[in-house]
Amino acid sequence: MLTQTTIRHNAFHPVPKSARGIASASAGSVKTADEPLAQTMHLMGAVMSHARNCEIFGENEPADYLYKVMSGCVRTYKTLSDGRRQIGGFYLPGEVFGLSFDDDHTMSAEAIADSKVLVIKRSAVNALAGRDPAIARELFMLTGRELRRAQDRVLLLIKSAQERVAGFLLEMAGRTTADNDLELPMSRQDIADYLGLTIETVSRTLTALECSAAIELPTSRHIVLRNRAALNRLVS
Amino acid sequence: MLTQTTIRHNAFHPVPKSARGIASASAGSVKTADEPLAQTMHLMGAVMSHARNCEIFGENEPADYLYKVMSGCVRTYKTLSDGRRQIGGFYLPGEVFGLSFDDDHTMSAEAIADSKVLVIKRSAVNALAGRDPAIARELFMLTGRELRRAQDRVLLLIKSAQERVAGFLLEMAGRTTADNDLELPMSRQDIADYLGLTIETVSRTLTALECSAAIELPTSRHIVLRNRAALNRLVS
DNA sequence: CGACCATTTGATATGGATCAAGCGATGTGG
DNA sequence: CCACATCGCTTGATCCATATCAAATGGTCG
Repeated sequence: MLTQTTIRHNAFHPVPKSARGIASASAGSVKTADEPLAQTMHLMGAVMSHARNCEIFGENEPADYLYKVMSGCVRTYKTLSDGRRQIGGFYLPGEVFGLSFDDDHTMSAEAIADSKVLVIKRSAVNALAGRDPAIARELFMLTGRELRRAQDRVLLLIKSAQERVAGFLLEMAGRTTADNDLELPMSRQDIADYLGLTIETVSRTLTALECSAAIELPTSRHIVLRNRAALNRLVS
Repeated sequence: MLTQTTIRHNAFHPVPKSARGIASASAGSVKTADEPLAQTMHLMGAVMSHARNCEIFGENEPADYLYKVMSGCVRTYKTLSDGRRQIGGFYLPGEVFGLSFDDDHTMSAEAIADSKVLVIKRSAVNALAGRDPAIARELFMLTGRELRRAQDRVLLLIKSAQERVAGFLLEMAGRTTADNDLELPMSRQDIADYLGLTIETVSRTLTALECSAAIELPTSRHIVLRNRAALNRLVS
């Protein structure tokens, strides 16, 4: 079984039919022009396919590579000693993950859906950054974006369940789509672990939002934002 | 009254007697050697004194300066529309704050105690970073440290009150002192707003930790870590 | 001494966790 | 093609940690 959660470290899978190829990804949100780092990764990087729930790297492993999602979706996470899991972030096509300031990764990374990931040696990036200020600057901006996201999440985590879920929906919508249709790649459990809630609370909150006509739920993973103003009011 | 909370935007106060001078601060944890950015700030920066509870910069103001605490303590924070306040971080002598990736600050900053702060133009720093890779690298590392702290806080915020308070104490101890004596510059309300708890819960949790012999509370701001192992176990 | 502010302590309320069961889609084997 | 197991999600009932409301205590400064 390709999709069982116990599969780990088997990076080179045959590409499942459902995964979109690089070409289509490049035509979409993955751009290379005007971005020296992106360009370099596309020139020098290798594409690896990961089936759903496969580990891409593990906590405490040496952080030797930098990754960029081409298709699918990736989650980073940390498992606490008592078994709770905190999700560090979700990474969508075009986004870079695996940035680290230590020698080792502080989180693990897994494919949420069958995914293609571009991989490049960190040492190669660092060497390039040393010569090309544009690349150094881009790395700096990527780190800044991570920082901003972490700070935004701190703000989310002090709020009520409704505010967290509403904030999550708006964040995802802002990252994936111009219109109001949202196709979530992650499970309710993933969302719960991202927001520091239980799966039941996430589910209940979504139905509550549906009752208050703020969203529609045609299917559990397909969410339509009906009333952004109401959602924004919740996040405030 | 210098210390009332309503005082804002009055940056240049005469230095209160209680504030330590630069000399003593430099002799302490503020080092300049081997740190090009720090050295530059000391050479080119101006020292400003801020009385307790005075604003250093405000949310949405242009982020034209970079700051370094010389003495005292600074908090950054955000006030939400419903009046709740989230503290972004505490900055102790030797630490840099005001880093921003937008043109404007995303948080406000205030002195917690009477403080001296070294100020330097961001444009000057950026110009230097463009020429001196060592300075660019130092900026990068500072951002990385901020990122790490934000991520650590995300981990704290999904935990119980005991775990958050224990984590906070260990973090502060790690930053301020080699031994087990901790002199907190911030109020219970500051801690509460940092940890996403109420002041009552922080107070109760500290007394509970005292009862379980994990800490001692000679005075409300002076905390002795009696049993680090127990605290670490809580944080897990 | 007396006013003020920070902190602690007590009593009660509540939002979200936990425990438990039901539901609907998807896929598998007979 | 249907019966059935599985998995992800929803819904219901109850419990508990923390918030909230209220009051007492203690330390500091005029």
